[in-house]
Amino acid sequence: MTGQRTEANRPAVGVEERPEPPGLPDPLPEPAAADIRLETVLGALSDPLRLRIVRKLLLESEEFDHTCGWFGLDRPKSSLTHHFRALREAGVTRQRQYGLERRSQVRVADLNARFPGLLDLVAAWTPPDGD
Amino acid sequence: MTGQRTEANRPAVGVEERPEPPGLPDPLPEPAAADIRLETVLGALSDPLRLRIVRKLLLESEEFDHTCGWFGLDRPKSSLTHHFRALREAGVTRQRQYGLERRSQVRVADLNARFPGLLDLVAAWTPPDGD
DNA sequence: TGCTAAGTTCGACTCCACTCGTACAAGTAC
DNA sequence: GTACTTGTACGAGTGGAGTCGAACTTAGCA
Repeated sequence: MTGQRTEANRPAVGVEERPEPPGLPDPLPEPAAADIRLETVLGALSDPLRLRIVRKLLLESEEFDHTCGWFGLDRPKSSLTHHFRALREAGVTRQRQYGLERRSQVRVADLNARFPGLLDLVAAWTPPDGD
Repeated sequence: MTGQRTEANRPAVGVEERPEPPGLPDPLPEPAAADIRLETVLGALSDPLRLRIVRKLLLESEEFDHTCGWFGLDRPKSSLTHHFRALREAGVTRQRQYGLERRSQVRVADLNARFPGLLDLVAAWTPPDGD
């Protein structure tokens, strides 16, 4: 199943309509690229767990988005929902609903345009204790 | 008065001894450059007031450090102490005691070495409502 | 029809950051 | 000495963020 419009994947608020490959579900609500605030992004990235999420997406995702479970994070689902939403609402990631799964990807183009170099810092980051 | 060692300006913990112009008071306790953590720095910079402080230091300081009052921040002194300490303990700024005054400067070299491009983002930042 | 899996929502809890007033310490100037 | 100034220390109040369990929703499948 793809693309039908439900309450869960309604069009994102404030997102410019952009041509996309057909069949993709609409992104979940997210700030428009111009509305992404540096202080909000820095706050979202100041959490080690979220920093790890974004870094893993940058380094290991093969040009497609990934589900919550792909990250192998040892936390309850309600905690993961909280962090993935924080990243999305800050404008760091984009989430799409594929059936039951909610897949995430980093908004690389938007972030590089507004804050050049920031994602490089995240990619070069090393967690406090191993990976 | 300069340079005599009191409780208030004891040598910084974990700071490598580095040749400096004589007569400078020792820096207040701060993390060594190698111990500066990205997530801590991002957390320190996620506050608009602190972002404003660092940005003003980057853009308007004429190659010397500045006192608390130079920033013209309309907050009680105890609040400013809190924020300047947060910046220093995160490794973003260095503070030195000159008599009564405590002057701050950005650790430009250390931050550019560890997180290249980060200070450029801060300098390019624009506050939510005017300057 | 019913089961299972992915993820949300809600409420509760804890903890920390921000804010500020007040009191205090330390130089500086008279 | 006294007064003034810069800034800290401490404590309290407030709000928000992180954590989690439990109940719920939805899609896919047998």
